[in-house]
Amino acid sequence: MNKLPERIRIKDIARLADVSVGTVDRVLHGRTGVSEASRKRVEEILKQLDYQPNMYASALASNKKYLFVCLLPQHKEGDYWTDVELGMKRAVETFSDFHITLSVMYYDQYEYSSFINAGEEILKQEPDGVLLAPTIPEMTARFTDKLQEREIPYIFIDSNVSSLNPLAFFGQKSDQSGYFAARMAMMLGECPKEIVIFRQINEGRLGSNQQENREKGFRKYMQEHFPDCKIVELNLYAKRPDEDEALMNRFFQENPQITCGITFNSKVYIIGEYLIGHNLKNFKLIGYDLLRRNVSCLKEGAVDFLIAQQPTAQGYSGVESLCNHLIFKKEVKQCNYMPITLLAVENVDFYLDAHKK
Amino acid sequence: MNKLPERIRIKDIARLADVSVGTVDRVLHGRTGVSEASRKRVEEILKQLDYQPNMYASALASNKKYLFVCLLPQHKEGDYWTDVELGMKRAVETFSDFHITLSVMYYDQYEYSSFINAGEEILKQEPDGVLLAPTIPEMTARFTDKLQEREIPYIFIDSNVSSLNPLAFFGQKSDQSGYFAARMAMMLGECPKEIVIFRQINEGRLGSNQQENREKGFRKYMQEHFPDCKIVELNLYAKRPDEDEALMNRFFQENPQITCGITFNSKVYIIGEYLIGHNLKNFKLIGYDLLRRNVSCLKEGAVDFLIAQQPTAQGYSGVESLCNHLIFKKEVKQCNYMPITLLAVENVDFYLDAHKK
DNA sequence: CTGTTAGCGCCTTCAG
DNA sequence: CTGAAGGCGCTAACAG
Repeated sequence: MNKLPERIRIKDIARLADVSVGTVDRVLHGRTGVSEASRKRVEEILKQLDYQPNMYASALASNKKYLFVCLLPQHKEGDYWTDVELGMKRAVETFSDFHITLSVMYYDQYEYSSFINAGEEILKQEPDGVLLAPTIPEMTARFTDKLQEREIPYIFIDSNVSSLNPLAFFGQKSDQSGYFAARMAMMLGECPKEIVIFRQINEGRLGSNQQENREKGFRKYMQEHFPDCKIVELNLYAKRPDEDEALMNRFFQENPQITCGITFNSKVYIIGEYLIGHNLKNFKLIGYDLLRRNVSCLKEGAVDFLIAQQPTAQGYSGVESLCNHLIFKKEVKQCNYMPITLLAVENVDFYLDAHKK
Repeated sequence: MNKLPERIRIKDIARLADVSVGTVDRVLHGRTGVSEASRKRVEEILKQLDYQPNMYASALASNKKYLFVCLLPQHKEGDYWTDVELGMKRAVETFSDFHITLSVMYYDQYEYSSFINAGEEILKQEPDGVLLAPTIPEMTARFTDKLQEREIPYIFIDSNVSSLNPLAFFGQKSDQSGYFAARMAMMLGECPKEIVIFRQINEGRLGSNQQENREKGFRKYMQEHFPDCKIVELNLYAKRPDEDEALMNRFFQENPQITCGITFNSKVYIIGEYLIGHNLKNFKLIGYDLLRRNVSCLKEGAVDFLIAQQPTAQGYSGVESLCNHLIFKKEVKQCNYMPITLLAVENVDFYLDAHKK
């Protein structure tokens, strides 16, 4: 009459295998110093009883420390990356009893060398896990190769380079996101004859492959459903605001017939605020991400829809994945697409970017 | 040189207050048997150092058991409530190391007495916390009064009766949800002259106040923005399918000019499948909730939009709140509106009902 | 190769 | 009113 408790403990399986808890612990952690016979017997019982360790007790006893470091583009407060960072910090708080620490580093998106330097710096810290946004795919490989050598797991946030084999990726499927945006834009604009894409160019380059992929998806939808709709482009240069102003002045004067536009970066407020400033109503506008200024535009009616991608949830999940992998020994899904969420003034107040609040 | 560790422990504050850990533990839990002097000294240091207990160690040591019970409407597999229940079970798994158990009970939404009986049954179990969907507001008060007497916290899921003062509520703001749905419907239908509301009547009553409130919000939007659009109603009776068929036959024959419809309950598939069966294209349709059959209709183009309310997240959060309140002693927010999410065939695959997968 | 033991931070008796 | 001691499930060091 060996009554087993609801939750099986090491002690229980030790008794059943007729060994000591020490031995069970050794096989659980794949350590050496166990005879083949004992190991087999223990493993047998382990899976027969579907033993689930109490990770809290484990963490308590082991007292192991974990250092995670994340590498993000430099950004200003209120920017998109702020929320990603917030999510990571939330996760660190949540798992603080497991002794994890997060060190955050930044690089200049338009300066390759700063990415390289940051990478070196990180390796010196000998982290247990790394999170990064692979906004510069060419440079990322050189860094992740070294991480792989050292067997340090790494997580991609926001955009993916699946060939680099991260432990996990969290971000939107950007082409599909643009595809969806196209449908909404055409519905919003009541099937306009022309539509404009506002682009943002920095240092002569599109800021991210995200922007590029969304546009691709957008064009795919248009091709499939509205091949006759003319797609116009207007390039803006966020670092020279007066120049942007002039470009928009010219554009809106020369194209009064265009009444619908979209932007695939997170700065739709640049256009929204321009519309407000110039009292241009009746222009339908769609953008991405819930930056404060974007939301203001939405509430004032200058922006009609915002598409959200839950940056905070991305950051949180990234850290959580590292914990699952390193601490809880749970399997983590490699490709995690975030929801593509449409926000209008009527539902934006209930938007839930998990863990942001 | 008293170096304090990063994470303050009971031992540390005991030393600083010049008492034993036992005494600190006593003041932490507000137990009797501590002199006023000691209590004050300990409390002082406690908040000065912002002591945060290690809840995992605490749970490990205390070995306390918690029983939660939830009361939901009877439902079939695949129904809306299935997902709510799933979320609760996920949460129980997540917190299983804290020794929580969940007992699920059901009542017949159309039989008051079954709600009463279930309530009695629950009280007998002496649970530590209760979760329920107050779909029958009149009956709910009688039950929650008794819970309040016994100081058993309770959570409302799906719909709210804030006057009954639950520990927390998780669900959509239903009128706003209908308001948003109206905007989307009008956009989708390209400002139709007429629109139809498909209602579902059971035993002579609308299944839920949810359905009613959404319709109210819908009508509010229409009043404000399209007062000239005619709103037609068609009542269906889910329990008699052939009758429904006849009603729809008649409706679509008599109203060929109506090309846009909406339903505020979770069974839009009834109309969607009818449209498919009768090969009626070009009818624009919006509904609620991601039941499998609804999603099929969405993918086949018979339904254009579904509005989701994250039932699994609701259930999960409900159980989580009880844990936060009872075990972690964290404050829980009372009113938690769920996001109002628009799903179309282009983005439904990425819909994230937290903890469902 | 294996068992024993002393903690991890906290809670709960039990003496005093 | 207070302190000391044993134990929650697990880890890791130490004997043997």
